[in-house]
Amino acid sequence: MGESKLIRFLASNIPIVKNEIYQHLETFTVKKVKKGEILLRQGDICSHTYFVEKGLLRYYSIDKKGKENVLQFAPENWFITDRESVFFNQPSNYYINALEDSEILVLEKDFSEKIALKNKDFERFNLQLLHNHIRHLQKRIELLLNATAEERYLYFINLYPDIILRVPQHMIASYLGVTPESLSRVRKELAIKNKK
Amino acid sequence: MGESKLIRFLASNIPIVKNEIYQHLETFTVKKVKKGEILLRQGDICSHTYFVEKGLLRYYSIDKKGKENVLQFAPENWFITDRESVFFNQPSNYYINALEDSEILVLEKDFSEKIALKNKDFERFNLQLLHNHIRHLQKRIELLLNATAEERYLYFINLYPDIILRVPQHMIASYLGVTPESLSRVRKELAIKNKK
DNA sequence: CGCCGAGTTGAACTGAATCAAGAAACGTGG
DNA sequence: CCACGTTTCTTGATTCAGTTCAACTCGGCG
Repeated sequence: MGESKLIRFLASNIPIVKNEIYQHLETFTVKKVKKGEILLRQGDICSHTYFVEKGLLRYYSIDKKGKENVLQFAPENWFITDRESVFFNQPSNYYINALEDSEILVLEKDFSEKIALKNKDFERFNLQLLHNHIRHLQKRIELLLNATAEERYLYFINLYPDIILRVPQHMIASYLGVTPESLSRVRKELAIKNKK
Repeated sequence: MGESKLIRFLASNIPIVKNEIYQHLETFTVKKVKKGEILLRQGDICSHTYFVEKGLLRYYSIDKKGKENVLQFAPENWFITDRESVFFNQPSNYYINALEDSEILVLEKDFSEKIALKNKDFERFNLQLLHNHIRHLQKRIELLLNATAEERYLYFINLYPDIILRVPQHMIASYLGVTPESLSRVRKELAIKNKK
């Protein structure tokens, strides 16, 4: 599969990327998906992890009221999957779709276990991803517990300045847990403040 | 250390609890802590994982406004730690304290790695804990994004019926992301509904 | 050109927060 | 075992951040 971003990403996170890893990665193919395409649906058992080479994916749920809740955006160099569904082999409650035309690596559900078997560094790297994920979710819970819409938005643009530019505003609102109208007003307020 | 709950807990989650595991666990001692005692403070590097044999611990943060935010309760048979701090060796943003007089096993930060080295089943079990943790945090984010105070409370009592009885109400409120006054009113409303 | 999704703005509304005060439960020391 | 102080919970009145509903603008795309 040539020089993928995944290889470079791993190389920058694992001391020495050995042949064992290359061997596995070379079996993966790049999949091209169109904007809007859905890769995972509620009810499906998620059997892949996606690594975004190019483009932007989104992980979200739809609640009983029909409202979409964005749980994660995944731009270049991000892994995205429904970990619960993959690990526990259960139907997913979530959706994954493409927000832009994208190129993604489709990794088999057991790819990390297979590589981990042969390579301790990769195993460590995998644990690191899991811990990062937890850290990230926990921080978000804290923000939802005690920060205002404005504070949450400021935190978001600080953390993901690039995503703001690529994603429709109503999806950012959904991620932040506010209505699109509210986010629009928050932005207006901030613009006024900055002028002063 | 005799028949601890940890052994029983592991035995019910791992196909065969082998000698390797016993050998490690036997080096751990039970620590008795009094209600109110603080096991981890913001700024400390968390170097242990606690397993609750008896009693109840709580994992929380204190934000700039001085407000406590409860991230987790840990009754009997729960592990509790600041995973970020342990894994990344960073100062913690959180606190852990005892809500009741408790007996806890104090596990060294690298205990799971050490056991995992010798026992594949334990390694799998550890991954399972991490995935459960992620699942749990994600569900909570969803509730914070789209459920009312009442819905969140109902979900909580369904999931942790026992904890409701052991924890001051204002801490439940903190976990749910509402004020104690609001939770009191939610409960009142529910009581009225149930009478009808 | 015309339409449609995305964003903005306004006005009315509402769930929850805040502020304040009192009642109930708890535990600690005498 | 009682008394007193502290913490917990409740209730009321008021305020406020954010929602809802509706109308309008703008930019892009078929």
